[in-house]
Amino acid sequence: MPVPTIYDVAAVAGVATSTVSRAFSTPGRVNASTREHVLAVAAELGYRPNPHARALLSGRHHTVAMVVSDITNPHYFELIRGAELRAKASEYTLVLVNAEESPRIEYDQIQRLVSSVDGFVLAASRLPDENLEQIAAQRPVVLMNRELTGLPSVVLDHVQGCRQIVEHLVSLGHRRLVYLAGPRNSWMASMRWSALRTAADDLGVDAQRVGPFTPKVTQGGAAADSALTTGASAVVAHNDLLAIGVVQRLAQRGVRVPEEVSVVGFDDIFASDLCTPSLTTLGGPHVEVGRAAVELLLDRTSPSGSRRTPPRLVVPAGLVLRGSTGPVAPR
Amino acid sequence: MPVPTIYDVAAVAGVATSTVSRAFSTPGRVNASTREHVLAVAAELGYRPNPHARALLSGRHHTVAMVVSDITNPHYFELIRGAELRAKASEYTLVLVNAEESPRIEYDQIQRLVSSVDGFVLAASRLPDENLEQIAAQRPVVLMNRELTGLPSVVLDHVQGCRQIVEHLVSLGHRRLVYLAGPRNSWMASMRWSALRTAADDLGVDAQRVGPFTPKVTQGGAAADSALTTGASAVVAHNDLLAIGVVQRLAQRGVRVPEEVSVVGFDDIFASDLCTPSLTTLGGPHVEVGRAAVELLLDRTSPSGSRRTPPRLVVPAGLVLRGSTGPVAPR
DNA sequence: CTGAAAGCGCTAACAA
DNA sequence: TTGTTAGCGCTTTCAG
Repeated sequence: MPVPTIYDVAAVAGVATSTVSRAFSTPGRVNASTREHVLAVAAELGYRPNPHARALLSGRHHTVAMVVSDITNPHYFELIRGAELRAKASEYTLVLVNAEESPRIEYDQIQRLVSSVDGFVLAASRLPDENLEQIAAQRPVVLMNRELTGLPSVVLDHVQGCRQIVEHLVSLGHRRLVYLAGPRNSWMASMRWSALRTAADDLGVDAQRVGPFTPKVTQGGAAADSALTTGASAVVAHNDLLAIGVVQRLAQRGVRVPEEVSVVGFDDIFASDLCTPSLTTLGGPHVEVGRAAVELLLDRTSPSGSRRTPPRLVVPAGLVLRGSTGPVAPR
Repeated sequence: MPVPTIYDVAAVAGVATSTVSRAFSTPGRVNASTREHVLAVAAELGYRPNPHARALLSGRHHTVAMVVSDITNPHYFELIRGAELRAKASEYTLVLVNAEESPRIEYDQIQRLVSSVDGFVLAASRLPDENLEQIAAQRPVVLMNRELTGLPSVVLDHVQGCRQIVEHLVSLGHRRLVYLAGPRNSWMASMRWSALRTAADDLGVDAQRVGPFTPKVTQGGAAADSALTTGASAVVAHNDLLAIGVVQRLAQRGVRVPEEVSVVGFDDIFASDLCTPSLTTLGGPHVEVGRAAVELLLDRTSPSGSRRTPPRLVVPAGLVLRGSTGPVAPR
């Protein structure tokens, strides 16, 4: 008897399998003494309910999948950590999928998992809206760092956050800024650009966009050179990785940061206060975002609390001032 | 018909369920034309095999769990990335568990998953040997950054790596080094210390150990102060996080790195070449380690290739020379 | 409160 | 080559 089943427990305890089942799933509906006896026998035999058998019947797997667009970006660690914590707290299993920035991989992996998980948390999904809707029709979905009408989502408040960025730069005397855009299919990239432009318009400063760039350190070189051609005094990079690459390239070219050019990033990743100069960046409670997303998902998957209008959580962002931004150079 | 089953396909296609089953699992054993017909019908209906039903019967879940002792350490993300890639390549699902440095959580989570995954990859497990053996008796296990007789494992070559560290320091004139130890229940911590001490003995220099320390940036302060009391000219920290904290604390105290004290870390995490001074550290092909561990595990879980003696992969480590080490100060 | 029995979706003998 | 049938381990009516 390699792994004991409910039958073994029932036989040893001298009860029916249904009683054993009830002792575990609906403890209220069984006599206290028999329940204790059953549980004792089960413990002795080392019995553990088989989750697959359970899932087969109930259709609920106690499992959620988290799909991230690019696991090499340290930013996602925070999201993953929050998601893992929340899942564990409810005894849910977290499946991790790396889409490697490929919509194709993302879609295929989701379809592969559709019948084995209770729902999906998609971090910075690169899928087109139609695909998201189609997936949401099969299983509950919660978006992180992306919004779509009809789907629950958790995002940082970029309108307010980008406003903070622009106000900070304006207060330092900057009048021209350039946004180094992220991938074309990134919702955040459009979001950040439109929020930045709005804030810039409001405050009467000039904003332009160049790119798109793959948001990695290695792309920072090209991005920096591109930024320099615009003549802007402040560079807002799509994320911290790109910003770090930009700062490195500027140093290499002898352009001083922040004396000649200010640089701002997004995400406040671990490394951003270790690099030189340290990075001014828009941060936020990322672990909390991950946690909230899974919580929303568990809400949706539970039979009860599903049918309200999908909540859209907007979490406050906060600009972290560090060494990469400073007063505009006198000319 | 929310989600079509094998019965629906069979009914529409006008064949028996077993034929549908065979069309998917053993395509060779069914007439080519019927198979195509079945597959066409299945595609039309949007049928997808239910993995739980399959697992219930076969006992194989196409799922592996990766347990990391502390997900906040960026080092593990390399391992996770490698593991995810390898799992995906074989259409395996990767379950991620964060043990939060707690053997208790680690054990409980593993037991919770024991009947839903095909095996475990344990990264830097904090469990005592007996527990590991007991788990391995239930499911295939592969260790990363840890070794145990009888279990397959993948580790960096710390004997050779620590030798490189000591040779590097000796060549710079250092004669006294101190190791800032990691957690007491960390196999790596003992490993690193014994390898360092052996190398130091061989090369005729003095090595001592202080600690243990929780290997986080925030613990670097206490660790640095502890190191200073020893009078050693070179500090070898348990990992890069601790090393970064040490460097920060030394800067704060006005101790120049590397002019007065040299600092070496382990892991070569993302931030270690961004901080100031950049960190000399023992790196290695971490993604490859993650990949290899899952590969070993898949090997073991496959019915065929399981019964050889458990392989112990030892992957070459490489010392990355950066700014935190230099010639010993003249006195 | 407890037991008997019918499936959940699929696969694997065993027949045909 | 294909169909029939008996389960995998568990939950859930339905009786008792």
